[in-house]
Amino acid sequence: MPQNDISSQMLKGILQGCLLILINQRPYYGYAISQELSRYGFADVPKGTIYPLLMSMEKKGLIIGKMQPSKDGPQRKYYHITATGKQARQIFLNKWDTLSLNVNDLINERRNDS
Amino acid sequence: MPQNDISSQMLKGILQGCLLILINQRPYYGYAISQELSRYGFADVPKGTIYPLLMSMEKKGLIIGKMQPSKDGPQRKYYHITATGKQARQIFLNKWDTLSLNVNDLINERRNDS
DNA sequence: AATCACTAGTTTGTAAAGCAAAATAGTAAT
DNA sequence: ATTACTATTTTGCTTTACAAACTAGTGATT
Repeated sequence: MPQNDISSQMLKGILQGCLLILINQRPYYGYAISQELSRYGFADVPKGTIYPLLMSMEKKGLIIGKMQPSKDGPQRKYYHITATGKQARQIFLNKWDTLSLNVNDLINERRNDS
Repeated sequence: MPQNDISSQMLKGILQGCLLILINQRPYYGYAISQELSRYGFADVPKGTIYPLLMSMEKKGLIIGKMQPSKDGPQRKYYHITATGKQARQIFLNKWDTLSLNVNDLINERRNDS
């Protein structure tokens, strides 16, 4: 399967892709991610979604979490990106380009249908 | 919840949105949809995904299927869009605009992170 | 000291979705 | 007859979404 096919995994993977973009920039912990995401229109991604997703990403070896104490509250689990995670991030970027181009094509070729 | 928030429903709903775009143009049957989608990079969306999705869209009242005989093989179930479906299509178009803008922002503001 | 508000993460349980695969069925060519 | 292509439905397994409950730390208010 070519890297740039749009699979349903892709459709589901946009959130994971966005997390990889964020964590690639610098280590993030879950709570901060949900705040950062809301700045990009992902309003209130539930923690019941984001924490299990981070755990599954760690299980896949894309990120690694490290507990660190905080003076402002309980410990924070900072996630760092791995080499595998960097690869996955690049694949996501390519797939996102393809997806958005193709969806826009599909839409634009039917612009005048009401 | 504001219409233009990106929800996880949105992430899952891209395929449904694309089906609404197609069926809004003219009636389609499942098999033809999967062929049309492959022209837009949605390579081989499995029939185990597409047929149940069409059925759930009919259940939601977005489309209506009508069986019609074919000279080239078994009957085809042509799906027609409903008024509710047209509304859902418009909502999808708005949400897609928001999603792609926000994801592109998130990516572009971190362009230089390797 | 007790409560509240905010931060922070894990776990649990249910519902829904994704999808491979099998079952059914029609046409047409070999 | 068999194969090949078209076409839809159904079954069963796995994964995902996520609300809700639970644990736990800090700091301010009562």
